[in-house]
Amino acid sequence: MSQMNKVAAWSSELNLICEMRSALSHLNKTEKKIAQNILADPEAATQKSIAVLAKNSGVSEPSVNRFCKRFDTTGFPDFKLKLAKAAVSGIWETVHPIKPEDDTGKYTTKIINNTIANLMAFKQSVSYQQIQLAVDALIRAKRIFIVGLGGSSATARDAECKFFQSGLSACYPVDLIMQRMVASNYAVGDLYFLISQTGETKEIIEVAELAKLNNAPIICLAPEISRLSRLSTLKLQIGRVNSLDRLSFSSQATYQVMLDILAAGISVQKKYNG
Amino acid sequence: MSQMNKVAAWSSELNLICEMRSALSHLNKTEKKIAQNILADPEAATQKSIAVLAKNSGVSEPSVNRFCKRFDTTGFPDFKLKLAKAAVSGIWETVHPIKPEDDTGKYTTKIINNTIANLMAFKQSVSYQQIQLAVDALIRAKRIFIVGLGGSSATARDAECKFFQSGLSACYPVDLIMQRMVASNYAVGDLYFLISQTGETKEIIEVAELAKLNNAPIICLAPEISRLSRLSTLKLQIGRVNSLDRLSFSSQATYQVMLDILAAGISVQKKYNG
DNA sequence: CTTGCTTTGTAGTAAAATTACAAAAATTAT
DNA sequence: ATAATTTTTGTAATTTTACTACAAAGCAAG
Repeated sequence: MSQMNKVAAWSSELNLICEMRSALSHLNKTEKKIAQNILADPEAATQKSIAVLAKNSGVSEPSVNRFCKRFDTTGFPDFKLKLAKAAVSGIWETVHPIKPEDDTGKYTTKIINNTIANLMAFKQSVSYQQIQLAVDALIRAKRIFIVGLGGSSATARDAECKFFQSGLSACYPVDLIMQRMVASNYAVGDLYFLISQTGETKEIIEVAELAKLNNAPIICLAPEISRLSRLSTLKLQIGRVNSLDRLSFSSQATYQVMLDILAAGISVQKKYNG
Repeated sequence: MSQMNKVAAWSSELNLICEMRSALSHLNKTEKKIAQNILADPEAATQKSIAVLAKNSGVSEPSVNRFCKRFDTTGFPDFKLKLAKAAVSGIWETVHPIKPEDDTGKYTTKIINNTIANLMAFKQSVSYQQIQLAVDALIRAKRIFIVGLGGSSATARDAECKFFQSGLSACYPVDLIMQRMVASNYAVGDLYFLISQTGETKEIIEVAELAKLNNAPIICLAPEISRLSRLSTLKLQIGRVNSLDRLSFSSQATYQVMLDILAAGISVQKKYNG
């Protein structure tokens, strides 16, 4: 009975698998056996009956049942359900690499799935506060200058369109010289919006440094740990993709979605205020 | 038995709730009752036993059991498990419109969910054959000219980068006059890749018509029912978004993903051949 | 209207999970 | 150290839940 309450206290809405992990050290022999068996392959555990799970763990069926109840569930079936939910996110984390022998159907579904996986990860990691601050800053700005190079040039152009459609004064100077000029000639009310997938490209760092000289506000759309991020006043972080394989661009879609979010935020805010 | 196979064909790896939605119109009376009952509150359905679900739907227990098996599950418990997984994310909920009173967290998650929903719909509707044909044509082409206007200009630039990275000779002429020049001066081996979210923009239709005069091959990335689509030799169709609300751009990400797929296809094909 | 086919439900069966209880292990007090 | 008490674990019975076989009802074609 005492144990029951003890473990129940850890229970949160979040993730059953995490709960089990953190509880692991506080469990006794039999419970630990069960927990380890489940954690070894949670996905597989959701397919098993209480009988086989008990047998695999080397314990009796009621022990498994009691174990389940300690984790804030009504019983074994409910436990399996919650376990399945928790395991879902894990499935998505795995990014499927594209192989030369993949046929059309294979690489097509892989790319779509990877993109979805990235978006789900993004959904969990995104900071609403940073978005709010960025939206405020964008609305407040008199002029917005957007810079993105190479692969990010399309994203920069996209930002220009979207911000403009939301009624802001946004400009994306296409050539490097213009970009430097813009960065050097800061006026009060200007805002720099810099986009980079690596956050390390020499030319965009230069732009950031030029802007920084005038203490200009800089919003960056870049990986958390990067030079560009350090130079910026407001950071919209997007996790770097695990595999920097040439074949997988799927993180770029996440950048675009971030722009969609900002544009939506701008529109919402404007409607609310005006 | 025949019905069994019919529905099984729609089944995909992903979201059971989406599957049920799309299958809805093809189901008979009893099946529809069950489906609607579950879809009304999928989360709640995962907590019910087969008995109460049958009673709530006004059908017998074996009908529910049969229903489950038609969706590529081993039975009711397995069905509930998959349902729980699908319900986790809230992705399935059709397209959430963004409202002015939404706070940062609300519109952020809505946009991400909408994008994911679009991608899932895209995954089901996409034609591998068309992709295969497009990849072949792109590789075969000596020069690729990309055109996209307005909101699609960013997508066009993106296509240019991605095709170029895959080792193709791709060019995106930025201004309208250049675009017309390029369309008029067709040479054997040229390919036009035209992008439009509406498929009805006057200027891009003009480009398509100019190219058509020379019987040039035209690949379009546009909605199925559109003038641009009719003018093209190869159509990569992407469903138009339901709500053409200014606040929701989420379909554009799907265009980008299509480009990712083509780029992957090109790389895969090249490695395989060379 | 009847024959053959499909769909749905009833009743019985099998399986799975839960409970009650007893045995074993561990802990504490004497 | 050992008896008493508490906690933990397993066995067996019970209950719940899901599944299967079969029959009745509904439907379509002849």
